[in-house]
Amino acid sequence: MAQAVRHDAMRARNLSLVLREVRTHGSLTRASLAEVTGLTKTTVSKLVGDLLDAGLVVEAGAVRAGERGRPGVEVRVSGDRVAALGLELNVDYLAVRVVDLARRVRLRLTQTVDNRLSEPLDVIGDLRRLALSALAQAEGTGLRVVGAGLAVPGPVDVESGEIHNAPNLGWRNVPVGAALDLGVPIRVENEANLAALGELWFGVGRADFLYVSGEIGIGAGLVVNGALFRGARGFAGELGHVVVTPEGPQCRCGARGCLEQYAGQDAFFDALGDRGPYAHGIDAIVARLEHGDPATLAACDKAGWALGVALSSAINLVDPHTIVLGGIYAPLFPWIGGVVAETMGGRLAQLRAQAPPVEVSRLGSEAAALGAAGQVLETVVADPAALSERLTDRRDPAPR
Amino acid sequence: MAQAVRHDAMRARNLSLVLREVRTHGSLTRASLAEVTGLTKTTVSKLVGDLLDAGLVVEAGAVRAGERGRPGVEVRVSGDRVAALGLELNVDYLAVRVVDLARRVRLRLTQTVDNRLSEPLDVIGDLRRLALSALAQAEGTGLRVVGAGLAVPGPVDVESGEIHNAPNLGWRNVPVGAALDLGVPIRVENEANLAALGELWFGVGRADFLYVSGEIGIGAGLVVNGALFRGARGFAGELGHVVVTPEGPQCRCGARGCLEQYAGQDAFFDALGDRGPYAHGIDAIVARLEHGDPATLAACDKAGWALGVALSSAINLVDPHTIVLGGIYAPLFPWIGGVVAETMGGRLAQLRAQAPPVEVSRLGSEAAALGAAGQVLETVVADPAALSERLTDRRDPAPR
DNA sequence: CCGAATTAGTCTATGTTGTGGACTAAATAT
DNA sequence: ATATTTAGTCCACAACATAGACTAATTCGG
Repeated sequence: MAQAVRHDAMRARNLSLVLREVRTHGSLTRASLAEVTGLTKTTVSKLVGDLLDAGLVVEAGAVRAGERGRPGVEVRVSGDRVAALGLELNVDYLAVRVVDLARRVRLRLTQTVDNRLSEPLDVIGDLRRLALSALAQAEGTGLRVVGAGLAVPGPVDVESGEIHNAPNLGWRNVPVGAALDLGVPIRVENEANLAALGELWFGVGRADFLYVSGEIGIGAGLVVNGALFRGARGFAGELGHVVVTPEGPQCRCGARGCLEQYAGQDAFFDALGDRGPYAHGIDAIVARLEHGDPATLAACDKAGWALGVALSSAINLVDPHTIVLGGIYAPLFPWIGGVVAETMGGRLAQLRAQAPPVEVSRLGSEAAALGAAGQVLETVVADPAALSERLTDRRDPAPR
Repeated sequence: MAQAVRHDAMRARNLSLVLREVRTHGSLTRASLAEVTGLTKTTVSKLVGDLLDAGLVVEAGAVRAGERGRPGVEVRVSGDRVAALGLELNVDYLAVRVVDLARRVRLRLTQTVDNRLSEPLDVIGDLRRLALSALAQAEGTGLRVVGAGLAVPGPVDVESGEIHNAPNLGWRNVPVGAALDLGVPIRVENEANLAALGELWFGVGRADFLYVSGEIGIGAGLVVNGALFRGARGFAGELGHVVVTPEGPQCRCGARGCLEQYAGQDAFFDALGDRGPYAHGIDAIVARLEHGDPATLAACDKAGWALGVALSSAINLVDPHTIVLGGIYAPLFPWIGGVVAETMGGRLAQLRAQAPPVEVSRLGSEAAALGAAGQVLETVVADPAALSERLTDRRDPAPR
C-alpha cells in the first residue's frame, strides 16, 4: 500500500537515488550527480557526505581531468564495508558466495553432494557450516555481512522462509530459513527467480528477459524493467509444467505432456538408455554430443522443440524482451539454441515483428547464489539510511 | 527510473494518498484520515482543504454520529466536477461511456456496427461523432472531462496511440489516437487489458486476477496487486495464441493448435455448421445451448477443455490469484465454467494446494470502455495536484 | 439544564529537508 | 600572472510536515 511521505522518507529516497546513480555509472563527481538526479549541488553534497560517513561510498583519490576548471572528486560504491551472503541449496551441490556492495565476489565455497539421499536437517547443517565459515572469513577482512539470501529448487513462502514443496529434493514444508540460523537476516527464494536476478545484476545486465533454468526440473524467472515478477502467490515461472502436448507423457506433477517431460535433465538421461541418478552429470551428455552420438542429438532436438513450443506460449503471455537460457541449457546451448529459436520463430513470426532473441546465460551454476546475495545488497541500496543507522548503532553501543 | 523527491513531490504524493484513501473507504472524516494515512491531523486538514478547493472531494453535509465527542465531517470523492471518457472500438460495436471521479457512469452511448466492412477512417469518424456528442453532454452538466481512454481489439503502441496490428479488424498501423482528435488527451490500449482494469475498478474489486476476454480473438489482461502487467513491449496477455496442441489446426497467426482455434468465437460458429459473419451473435449460441443442442454442447466442452489447458499453462507461468472469464465466456459460463475448472484442476492439483478459482465477469461488454475511462481517472488520483493546477489555470486565466 | 468528558478540527511555533545564489577552491587558457 | 571555467561549500530562505495548545461540538452524568 502507498505510504505517506514525510521528510525522513524524502531523505531516504534521495539518498537511495544518489547511491543507485553512483552504482550504475561506476563513479561520478558530485557535480555530475547533481545533473543526473536533478537535485541541487548543495543537496547532493550533503547526501554524498552521509553516504561517505556510512562507508557506503568512497572518494576515488584520483581527480577526473578533462576539460577546464577545477576537477571534481569522483565517488564510487565502497566494496570494503558492506557485503552479503548468497547461498544455494540445490539437488546436487551447495554453494556459498560472499559479495560486496560493489558487486565483487569476495569468496566462493562450493560443495558437491547428493542431497536427495540425506535428511533435510543434515543438508541444512552442511550448508550452515559452509555459510558460517564464509561469514567468519568475511568479517575477518573487515566486511560487515548485512544479510543472506538462499536459493532453493522449488516454490517458497518468502515471508516465513519455508520450502513449500521441492519435488526434486523430496522436501515438503521445511523451514530452511529458521533452521539455518546464521545470526543475520535471511531471505529464501526460488532458485530460478534468484538465478534470473543474478543474471540481471551480475550477468548480461539486461533489464527485461525471461531466464530459463534447466536443472532436474525446469523453472523460469521473469525480469521486467529490472524487477522480478513473482505472481500473486510467488509461484510464477513454473515453465517446466507448461503444456507441450496436452495428452503427452505422464509428469510427476500429475498432468500430462509438461515441458519437463521433454526437456528436463532426466529426459536426456532417458535418451541415453541409462538413468543412474548421478552416475553422469550433464558433462556426460555434452561429451556424447561432441562425439556426435545420434540418440543424444535426437534428444536435444526433441528438447529444443519442446522448449520452443513452451516458450512461445510464455512469450505470448508475458512478452519478455529476451530469452536467456541457463542451467544445463548453457552447456547444451550449441546443440539446442538453434532449434529453440527456430521453433519459437516459426510460431511467433507473424504475430510480432520478430520473436525475442535467445541468448545463453553467462554465469552458469553460480547465478542463483549471486542473485541471492544481490537481493540483499539491493535492500541496502534501496534504503541506505536504514543500514547506516544499524551501522552506527553497532559502533556506538547504547551508553550507560 | 526513480526520480528525486522534492517538497512538491512529497506534497503531491500525500495529496494522492489522501484522495485514494477517501475513495477506497467511501467517505472518511479528517480524523480517521489522519489515522489511516499516518499523517497528522494538521497535515490532513491542509491536504483535504486543497482537495476541496480543487473540487475533487466534497464534505458530506451529514455529520457522522456514533460515539461521544464532536462528530466529524465526512469527506467523499466528488462526482460533479471531474470525469473521463471511455471509448471502445471493437469489431462489431462502438461504445462510449462518461464516468465521473466517483466512478459513477454518467452516460452510455453504444452503436452496433460491423467495422470489418468499413474503412478505418470511417469507423474512427463514427466513434469521433459519438465521443464528441458525449463530451458535449457531459460538459453541459458541468463536468470537466479531463481525458479519454480508447480500447481497441489488438496490440497497441501506447506511446504513439497507434494500432499495431488488429487482425480481427484487418487493420495495421492505424494512428487511432491522433485521428480521433477529441481535444482532450487520449490513451489507447488493448481491449483485454482495459477490460481487466474495468473489472478491477468497476467489477468484482479483486486486485489479483487474470481476466480472459473471449471475442473473435481471445485476449487476457493480468492484474497483479492492483496493477496491469503489460510485459516488456506491452504485448503480454495474448492468451489466444498459447499452445493447446502443437500440431493442431492451423491458426491465422501462422502457428498451429493455438487456443483461438478451439475456443474463439468462430470455433463455435464452425461447430454450428454455418459461419455467416454476423448473422448470429453469441445469443444464437446461447439459445441453442438452452435447447440442449448436442453439437453446440460438444463445442462448449471442447472449448472449455482447451481453455483449461491454456489457462493451466498461464497459471504455471504467471500465478494469478483468480481467473475471471469475460466477453463471450460470460454468457457461456454456465456451460463452459465447469469444464474449464475441471481441466485446470486436473492439471494443477498436485503442484499447488488448489487451482485458482474460476469466476465470471460482472460487466459484460462494458468492461473495456469502463476500464478506459478508469485509467484516466487513475491518473487524476495519482497526481491531484497536476489536475488542480490545470483546473485553476482554467478558472484564473493568466493576468495581463 | 449544566458541567465534565470526549472527540474533531484549526492554529501557531518549530524542525527537517531541499533550493538558490554567493562564495571559495582548483584547474586550464592566454 | 590573470582571466575563465568548473567543483564544491556556505548561508539565508522556502516548502512541507509535526507537536501540542486551542477552539468547537457533541454525549454522559448528575
